[in-house]
Amino acid sequence: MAREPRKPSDPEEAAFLAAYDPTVFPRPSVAVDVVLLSAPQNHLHTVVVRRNEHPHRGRWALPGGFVRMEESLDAAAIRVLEAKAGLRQVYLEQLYSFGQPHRDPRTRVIAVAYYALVDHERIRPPAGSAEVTSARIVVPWEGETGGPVKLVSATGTALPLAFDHAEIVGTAVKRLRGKLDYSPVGFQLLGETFTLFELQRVHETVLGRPVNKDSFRRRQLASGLLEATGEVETGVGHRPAELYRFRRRAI
Amino acid sequence: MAREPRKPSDPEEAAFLAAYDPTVFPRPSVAVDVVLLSAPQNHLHTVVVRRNEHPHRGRWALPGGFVRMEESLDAAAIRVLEAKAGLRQVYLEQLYSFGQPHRDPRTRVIAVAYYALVDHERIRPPAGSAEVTSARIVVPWEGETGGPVKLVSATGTALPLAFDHAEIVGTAVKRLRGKLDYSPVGFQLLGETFTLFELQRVHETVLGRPVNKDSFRRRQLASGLLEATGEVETGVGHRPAELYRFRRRAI
DNA sequence: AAAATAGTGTCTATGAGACACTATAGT
DNA sequence: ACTATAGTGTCTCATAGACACTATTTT
Repeated sequence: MAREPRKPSDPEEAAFLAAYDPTVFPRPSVAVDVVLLSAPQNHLHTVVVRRNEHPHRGRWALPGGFVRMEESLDAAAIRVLEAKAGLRQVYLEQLYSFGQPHRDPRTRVIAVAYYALVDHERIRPPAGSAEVTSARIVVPWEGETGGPVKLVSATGTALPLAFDHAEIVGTAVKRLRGKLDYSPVGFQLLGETFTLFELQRVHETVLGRPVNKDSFRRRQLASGLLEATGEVETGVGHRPAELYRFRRRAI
Repeated sequence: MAREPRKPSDPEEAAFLAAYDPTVFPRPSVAVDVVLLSAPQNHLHTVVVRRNEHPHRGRWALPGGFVRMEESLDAAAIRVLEAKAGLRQVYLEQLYSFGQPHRDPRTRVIAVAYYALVDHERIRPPAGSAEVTSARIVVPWEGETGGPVKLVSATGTALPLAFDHAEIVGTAVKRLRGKLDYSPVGFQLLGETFTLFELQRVHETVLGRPVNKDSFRRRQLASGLLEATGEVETGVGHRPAELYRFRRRAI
């Protein structure tokens, strides 16, 4: 998707570009915010950062940052992920852009939201600096209704979200629920190998409802996307399940 | 989705906001571009405007405009639709944001793209001013592969697109193809009443492939979203089909 | 042995596709 | 009468859900 700047071969156009003054109209700020989703223990989680500055001091915000002038939107999201969660090489997709005029009280900020999926074990908040945590998402709607969600800490206390970030996380959950039906993204929330039941639990966690075990197994095995490792899980008090990995290609 | 600016009740926060200087960091421009799709005569069309200014003078661009400081993204898209195509009350949805650093050679412009669906008959380009036309879209890929498309005029000549707009139109077609399978949006491309076969032709036009007549009829009639008008079409050289309208609710 | 989940095989209900047949307009 | 499409009825095939049954581990 890299796009080179077009070289003006026409001298008239070159003169036009040289005379163009980009400062005559007021411009909004543009930020990226990343909804970093993981699915530990049958709950959807997202990473949030406690705000130590105004506005919304004390509330929790999505990892984010302003887009730099020589940086693509995707690159900005990747930079934020690395800085706030120590992550590279994760599933990342643009979600939606949020641009209500006063969503940020400081100035006009348009947020291009992304969502990322990752095995919960891989999240490594950076030492020191900001207070970063992974919080459980409570989805107060079913299916793909949409709307804001709530965040709850490990101890069960509510974590109030800053700005319109509850709406952004809700949009991410809605998108992921829709995507799960026709796209193989569930395994992005798991480690390298996993059992079919673990994959099923991830789907149930995302969708917020039970899924039929028999047809789930059949569909997954018939998809051709799973590869048996020959290994089985260990240490479980029942017949061990076979471990699978996802075939790397065409994702 | 309207969001009131948060009133800072904390005096310390109020002081912070008053001291905040929004001009210290360079900011990109933010524009909205609208892919206005219609489906006359078994072809997807989109509205484009001939550029009379540099850059890309002589090429064709999507209707667009810069987002104003006190205007939401949706409001900007609605304003553009009214100004360039004389349209109000059309199906409109945010598509994707495009932000490669040099996609516009003048300065950094981030485009929040929208797509709109409308009955082709309703498009009314404004008199005078810009050269506005509705051009046929040639999709050089199948299914939801994605990628840039080409535009062709009524006389069959290619209309070269400015900036990354071929990619944006391609993204709109891809999105619409995906949406058509699980969401009742096809009727947005038709007039108030229509026959089942007209609706089927719209689906085939969007999807770029034939659809099964029998199961299409069954699905549409079983969906409960269609309402028979009791009227039939006239002036056709065969048994006239019944006219339906879409039930207004839950869209 | 008991408990618990893995995994197989089979029956049924549902929806898509295919096809035959009838209905009704214009020419 | 002929042509073209509308609309109905029925058969088949693929897939989801349900359920019975066997397999294999820890306790």
